[in-house]
Amino acid sequence: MRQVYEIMSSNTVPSAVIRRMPRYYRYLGDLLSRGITRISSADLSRRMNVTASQIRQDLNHFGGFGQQGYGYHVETLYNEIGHILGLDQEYRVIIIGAGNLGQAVAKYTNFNKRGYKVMALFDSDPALAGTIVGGNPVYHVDTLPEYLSEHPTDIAVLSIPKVGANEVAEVLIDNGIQAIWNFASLDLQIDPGKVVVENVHLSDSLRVLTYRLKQLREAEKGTAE
Amino acid sequence: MRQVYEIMSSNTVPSAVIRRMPRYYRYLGDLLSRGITRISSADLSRRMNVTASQIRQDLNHFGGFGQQGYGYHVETLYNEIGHILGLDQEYRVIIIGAGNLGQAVAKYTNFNKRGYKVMALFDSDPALAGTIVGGNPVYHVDTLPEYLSEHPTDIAVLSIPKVGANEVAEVLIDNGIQAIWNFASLDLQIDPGKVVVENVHLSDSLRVLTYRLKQLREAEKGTAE
DNA sequence: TAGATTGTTAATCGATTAACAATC
DNA sequence: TAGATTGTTAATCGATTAACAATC
Repeated sequence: MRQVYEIMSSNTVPSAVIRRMPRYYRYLGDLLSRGITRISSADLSRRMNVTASQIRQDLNHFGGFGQQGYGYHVETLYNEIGHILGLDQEYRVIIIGAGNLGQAVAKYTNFNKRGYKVMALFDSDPALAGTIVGGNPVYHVDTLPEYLSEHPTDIAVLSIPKVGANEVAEVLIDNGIQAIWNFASLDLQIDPGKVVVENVHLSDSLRVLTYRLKQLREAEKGTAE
Repeated sequence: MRQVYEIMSSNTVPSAVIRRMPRYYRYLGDLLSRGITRISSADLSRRMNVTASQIRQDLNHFGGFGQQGYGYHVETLYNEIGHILGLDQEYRVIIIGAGNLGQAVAKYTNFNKRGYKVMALFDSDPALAGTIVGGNPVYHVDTLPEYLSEHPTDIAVLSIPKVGANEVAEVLIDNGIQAIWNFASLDLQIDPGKVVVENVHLSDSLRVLTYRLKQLREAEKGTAE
């Protein structure tokens, strides 16, 4: 068993590998809740529909967590991946845009995900300022700099229309926000060295689904002839 | 200018290419709304932060839409990509799970995206059945088979907790649904030949953001020392 | 110990980028 | 026409898979 901790802090892990880590985390959490204590890469590969080789390669970007002849201890691996992803800390979250999506994310993030704590919402609509959503206050978006100067915040959720999204992002970054979970359907123009952005482009996702549906129907028409 | 329509109906376009098409569509729509009529792959590559080579390669999976010495006509290319993605048709949508996320998606999909028409929502909570959300009726989830037998539907949005998601998916597929937009944080166990699934794993996305934030902070600590 | 399974190297595969002849 | 830019082939790069010695 190899434990190379320098590798963990290096920045060289391919993005494709990182994107797969939460999926491993989900499957391991599921195994754990079902009382399964050990798993081999071969067994996990069957459940996840990936190759055992990929699982072992992926994990070894971060260290050797398994044991020859045994496999992986589910709980240990689950906790290790949690630690790698930074899920053993708590993150303070604010939500910009208290519309339907913002409110849904507020409630979802607050209740469903341990480790994330929604602190406040912000909106440009003066009618929303002063209201309470899911136990959290809604403030006017103009008060963002003031709020951030007083309340250290880890993650900002951007659930506003694309018009004005870049301006809001700039305010967030100028006031110390380092992570943006972006639901606005545009690519934010930001300096990648100072802040990390994760995009959730719902319309892109829906359009990929639409393309695939079209392909499926055309394939069916082909075989039916 | 080459127009190979057989290629369009073949199934061999790499998934990575397909995932990039909605992004091209967004940028072209933006150019179009700003009155820009022509664009070269070099110019577009600068705006999108990709290589011009990739743009030309990607587009040529579907046909030759450009013209040597000129570039691409923005409106033509926009419409071609829209057609490739199937956005020139209308899709009837139902939403399973009328919680916060389901309601947000209902309103978002209905109002923001031409081409998609939300018809109804379904929920397992009897208290929600009979209510109206964003102009659409909410029915009890048990009435799904009956509804689908009477109302042909293209896309089902799955915005329910992961417990029970597979069972609902099975009902959907048994009653003719061919496309599922899955917001439940599990991988549906379905036959890939009969139905297409697009996953929106919000918790995975948030965890990738968290990992990157952690990396950013560690890198900062490193340079500060 | 013998069997099982890892960690890791080597081979393969696929995707991206570079280059340039074709051509508008 | 000359210049610009595509479509496409070839070269490079990176990611995935296979194989197997190491080892629990």
